[in-house]
Amino acid sequence: MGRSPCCDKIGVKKGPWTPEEDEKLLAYIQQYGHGSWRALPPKAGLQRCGKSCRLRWTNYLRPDIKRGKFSFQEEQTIIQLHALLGNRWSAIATHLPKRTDNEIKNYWNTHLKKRLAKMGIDPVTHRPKNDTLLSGDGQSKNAANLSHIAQWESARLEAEARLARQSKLSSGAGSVNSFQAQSPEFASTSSPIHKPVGPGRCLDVLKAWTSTGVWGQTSEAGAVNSGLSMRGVAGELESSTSTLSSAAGVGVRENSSAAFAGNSCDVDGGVTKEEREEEYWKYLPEQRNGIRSSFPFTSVLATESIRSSTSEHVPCGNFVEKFTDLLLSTDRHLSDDGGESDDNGSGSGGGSDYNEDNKNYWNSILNLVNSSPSGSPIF
DNA sequence: AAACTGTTCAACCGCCAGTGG
DNA sequence: CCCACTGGCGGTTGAACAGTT
Repeated sequence: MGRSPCCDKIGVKKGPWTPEEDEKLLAYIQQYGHGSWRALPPKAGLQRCGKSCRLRWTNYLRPDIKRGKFSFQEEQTIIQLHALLGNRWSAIATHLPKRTDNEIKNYWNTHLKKRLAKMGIDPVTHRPKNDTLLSGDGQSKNAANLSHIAQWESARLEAEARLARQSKLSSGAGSVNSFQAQSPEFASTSSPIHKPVGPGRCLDVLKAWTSTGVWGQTSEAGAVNSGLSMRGVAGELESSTSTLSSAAGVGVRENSSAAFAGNSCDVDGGVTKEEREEEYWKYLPEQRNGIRSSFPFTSVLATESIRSSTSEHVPCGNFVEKFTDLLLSTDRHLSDDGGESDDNGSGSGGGSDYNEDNKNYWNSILNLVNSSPSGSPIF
């Protein structure tokens, strides 16, 4: 077959970018937009292939990129989303405004994956490593099935996002902030000069599940029942990742938009990151002990999913509700087993053993990970 | 101070899906 | 329907840097 390479290799520079090259690329895109990446390098006076330019722009030069250390909140979000989506970095990145998929991928590979592995948690399945011995065939199948469903769902959401972007594009004017935040290509094509991105907004898988009403649910916000329209997802969602990552652990319900609106998530609601991490340490021993016993996640949840999915081939509302509930529950988890937080126990019709058990699993992971800085005695 | 080892992260590569002629 | 092209994605690499011996 022999696909033509993205660029003729002769005369094309590779390797690290120089400041001069950066400047050229930046200046060109700011003035003209990137247009066709393939056609860009000669126009911009660069001896690079278009692919390299695109990568440099999306991973480094874009003005809305946040660099530096990942916050506590971001770590939590990555871990949770990775548990749900796997190595789908671009999908994960849409939930972390200002972070690139490449950066998230690197961070996962160099930090989070190792941390989980050292704690005896399989970073692929997010299950305790010896759990495979404990679980019977049924559980394994259920886990696989659940994973499949999660993939299906995330793919669906991505498709919706694409449709929404297209419709936004075609409809022309209007605020594009929410899409700029998550879609650099959109931002840069829609306007040569990058507009400042507003408060962090992004798609939220969990809220989408609960709010679109696609699965026959009542909208969390009350009135959203837009079917597959992205308005039900992006348009209505003000607070994005908040529900995923809000204050997991210390019972501090955060202002969700605050968690990602600014460049720093270190201080939320007057509680510093250090304070939160300190709180985590208090719970570590019992969480560590409980981690193996509290793993009914796949068995209960996946059984439910199988029952509901076999008939329609998609997860039904009941499954989604529980799955969503499970993940949403991470912001109040310690109140259940730690008892130290002043959890208001709001919403989510909790109280069932099912919910308790599932929370325990996720809480265990998050507690262990987040309460284990590199200097931790665990290591 | 030098050699060695481990870690980080920017950049590359190959593959795939979408799109338009 | 086919094919060529493009953009995007995830996995991998390797240079630079940091830490240790």
